[in-house]
Amino acid sequence: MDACEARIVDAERVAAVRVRMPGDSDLKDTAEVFGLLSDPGRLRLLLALVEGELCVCDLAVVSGLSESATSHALRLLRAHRVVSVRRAGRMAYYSLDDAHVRMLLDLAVAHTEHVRD
Amino acid sequence: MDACEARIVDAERVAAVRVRMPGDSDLKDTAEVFGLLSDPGRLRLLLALVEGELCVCDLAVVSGLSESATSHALRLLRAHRVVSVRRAGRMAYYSLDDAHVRMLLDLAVAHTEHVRD
DNA sequence: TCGTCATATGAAACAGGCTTCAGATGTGGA
DNA sequence: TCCACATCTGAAGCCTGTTTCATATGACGA
Repeated sequence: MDACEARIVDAERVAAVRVRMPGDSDLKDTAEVFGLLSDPGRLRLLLALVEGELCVCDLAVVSGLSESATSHALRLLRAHRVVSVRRAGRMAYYSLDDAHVRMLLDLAVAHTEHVRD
Repeated sequence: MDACEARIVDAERVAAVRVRMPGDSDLKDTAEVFGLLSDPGRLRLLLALVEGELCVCDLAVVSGLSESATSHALRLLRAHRVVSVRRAGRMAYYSLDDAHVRMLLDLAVAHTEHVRD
C-alpha cells in the first residue's frame, strides 16, 4: 500500500502513527494557523483584539507597528478569516473572528502568565 | 509614561489593552513556540511523537523528510526543549518533552478532526 | 582495528516573509 | 468640487529559515 521506504525500526508504531496522521491538506492548514501566530507583531495585534474591536490606528499604536505594516498584517489575517472588518466611514474596526485562534491565544496568555521558564 | 504616540481613537481601550499586553520577552517566546509548529514537516514530527518515542529514521519515514532534514529539525526542537533524546547505542530515540506543546498539538488535532472549513 | 551503520553537523542555495516607501482608494467637511 | 484624513495596496529590499550535499562523529560487529 504505502510501503517502499527505507529501513524501518519499529514497523508497528510507524504504522500506528501513519493511521492517526492528518492528511497533507489539514496539516498544511494547521501549520498556517500556527504560522499566523508566530510573528510578535501579529501576536500583539491579535491579543489586542481579544477583548473587542479596535481601529487600525489604535492597533498600530498598541502593536508598535507602522500603520502600513499593521494594514499588511491585518490583510493577511483577514485573508485567513482570523479577523473581520467593520467599516464606519473612513475608519475600519477589526475584531477576532475565529474561535479556534481565540482559544490558542487564551492558552498562550495563560501559559505566559503562569509559567516562569 | 508611555504616551507620545500618534492619534489615538479609543484611548480608554488602548490603555486597557496595554495593561494586559505581555512583555516583549514573553511575546517573543510565545511567537517562537508557535513558529516551531508552523512548519508541516516539524508538525508531522511532533504529531508522530504524541504517542511515544521514535528513532530518527522512523521519524524521517513518517514525516516524509530526508534523514538530514529530520535531524536538523529535531536539533531545532531540542534546542527549544520541545523534544528530548534517549541514546541507545547508535540509535537516538526522541520524545515529546513539553506539556504546553503537547496541549497545542492535541488541540490542533482535535480541531482538524472535528471541523470542516 | 577496520568497515559499516545511525545520526549529527556545516556550508551554500534557495525560497518565503516582513517592513518600508510611495502612491492609490474612498470618505467627510468646507 | 477640493482638500485632508484613514486605510489600503504594490513593489523592492532585506533578513530568516529550510533543504540539500558532503562530511564528521560515534557505535557495533567481524
